Amino acid sequence: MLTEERHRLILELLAEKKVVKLQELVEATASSESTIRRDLSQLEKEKKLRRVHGGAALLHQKREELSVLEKSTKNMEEKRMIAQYAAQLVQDGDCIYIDAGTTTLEMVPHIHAKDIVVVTNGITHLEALLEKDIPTYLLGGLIKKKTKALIGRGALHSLEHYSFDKCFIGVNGIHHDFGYTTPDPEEAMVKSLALKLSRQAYVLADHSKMNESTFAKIADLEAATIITDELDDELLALYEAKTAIEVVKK
Amino acid sequence: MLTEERHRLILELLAEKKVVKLQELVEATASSESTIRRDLSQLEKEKKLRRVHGGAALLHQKREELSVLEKSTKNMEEKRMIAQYAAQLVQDGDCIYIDAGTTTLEMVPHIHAKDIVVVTNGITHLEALLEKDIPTYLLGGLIKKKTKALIGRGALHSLEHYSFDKCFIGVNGIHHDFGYTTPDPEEAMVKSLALKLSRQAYVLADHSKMNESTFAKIADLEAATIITDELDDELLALYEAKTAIEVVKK
DNA sequence: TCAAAAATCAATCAAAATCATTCATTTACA
DNA sequence: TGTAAATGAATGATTTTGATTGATTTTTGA
Repeated sequence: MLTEERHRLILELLAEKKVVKLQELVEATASSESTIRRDLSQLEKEKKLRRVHGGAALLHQKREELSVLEKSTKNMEEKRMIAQYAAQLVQDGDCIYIDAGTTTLEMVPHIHAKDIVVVTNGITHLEALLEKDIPTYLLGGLIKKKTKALIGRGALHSLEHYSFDKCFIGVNGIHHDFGYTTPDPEEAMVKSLALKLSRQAYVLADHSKMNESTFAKIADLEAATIITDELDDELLALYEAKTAIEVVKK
Repeated sequence: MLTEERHRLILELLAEKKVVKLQELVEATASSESTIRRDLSQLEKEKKLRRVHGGAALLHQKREELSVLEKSTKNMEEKRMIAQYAAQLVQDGDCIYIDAGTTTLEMVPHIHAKDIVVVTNGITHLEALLEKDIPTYLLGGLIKKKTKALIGRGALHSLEHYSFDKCFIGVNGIHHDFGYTTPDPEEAMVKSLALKLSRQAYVLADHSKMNESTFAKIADLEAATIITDELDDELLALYEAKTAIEVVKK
C-alpha cells in the first residue's frame, strides 16, 4: 500500500472514530507497526492529527473527551453508533437534509455514498461536509448563537425551495402521546418543515430522549422512522404500533 | 501501445483510484517499468498528476488555497484602514449587509454602533460577529468551497426578503468604463442585488483594484460610494465625476 | 501506595522496493 | 533506407520498510 494511500486511510478512520489505536491502523493498512509509527509522526508534524499514547487523536479533540466518564455522561458512544447507522442509509445520488445538532454532526464522517447533495441548517456541519467535498447548501436565516443553527422565517423560506430523498433530524424528546419535541419553537418549525419535504424521514435520538417531552412539538410519531440505541421490549412494542423504529445494538 | 493512449489510460486509472501503483500501470498498459516512469515524469511536468514514491497521485488544489491565503495577507494594512473607515459609517440602529471577503471581514471588530443587525453571505464573518453579540442573519444557498461564501439562486432568494440602510461590498475591479467587477458571475449577482436593496451602498477596494476589471460586472460606478486607500489626483477627478469616493489616508 | 509486568515508544539497521540514469535495441516515419 | 524518437534492460543510488533493541510509559495487582 502506498504511503499516500495509507495517510488518507488513517485520516479517514480518525475522522470517523475521533481516536484510533495504533494496532487498529496496523490491521487496517496491513503494514507494520514501524511504518504506522512513522506515518503518525509525519502526520503530526503536518498538523493533521495529534499523537497520543497508543495511537492518534483528532487535533481539536479535547483531552477530557477521551475519558470514559465524559463519554458516558454525554452518551457520546451511543450517539456515534446511531449516527453511523443513519449514515449508511444514505445512498448514491441522494439529496438529503441534515439537521443541526451533535448527533447528526457525527453522521458526516461516516457517509460514504457518492454524488450526494446535502442541505443543512447547522453551521458546525460545514467544515466536515466541505472536507469530504460534498456539495452543500445552507439554509438562510437568523443564527442562534448557542447552537450555531439557522432558524426563523429565513430558514423556513429557504427550505421551501427544496425537497429531499431523506432527512435526518435530531430531537430532544420522543413521547408516545406528544410525539417529537424540542425546546425551541423556532427550531421545531424548521425541523417540522424539513420532515414534510422529505420522502423518507429519520429521527435520531439516544435512549435518554425516549419517553421524554419538551416544549415545542415537531410532529407526530408517525411522521418519521426512529433511530435509537436502546429500548426495552415493552416500550419498543408501544412505539412500533405507531411507527418504524430501528434499535442500533452495540 | 501508443504514448498518447498510455497517458490517457494512466490519467483515467488515476481519476478512478486517486492513487495508482507503478506496477499496476505496468500491468494495465503492458509496457515496461522504464516507460511508465518516463510517462509519469512527463505527466508530472505537465501538471497532470503528482508522482509519489511507488506510483502517482492526483494533485489536490492546494495551489488555490495558497493563493487565497496569499491574497488575504496582501495589502493587509491598507485593507484594515479601509475597513476601519467603513466600520465607523455604521450608525446605531442600522441594518447592514456585509459582503463576504477579507476586507469586509476586517470591518467587524471595528464596528462600535449599538443595536445593529447584520446580514452577510460570508461564513467566515460569523465568528467575529457572534463574538461581538451582533444579531446576524445569513443568506442561504450553495457554499463556495474556496471562499466560504454563499452564492447561487438560494442566496438571491434569501436576499430578496431584506432591505438595508447600508451595504458594504468587496470587489476585484473598479474601472471607469466597466464599473465594478468580480471574477465569479454567481457572486456578482449576489453583490449586485445587495447594492440594489440598500439605501446607501459602499464598495471597499484597495488601490490594487483601481482601474482594473475582471469577468463579471456587478454594477455601474454610480451605484455605490467607493472607499479606497490611495488614488492620484488625476484618477480621483475622473472617478469623482461619476460617483462619491472616499480616500482613506494613512 | 508501590513495584513488577505489560504495553508502547524511539532509534537503529539491514533487506526490499523503488528510483534515476545510461545504453543498446526497436520502432515510427519521412 | 536513414534518422530520430521511443523502448526496455541493466546499473548503482536512494527511499521505504519491517524487525530488533533497549528506553519509557501505562497498567496491574498485591
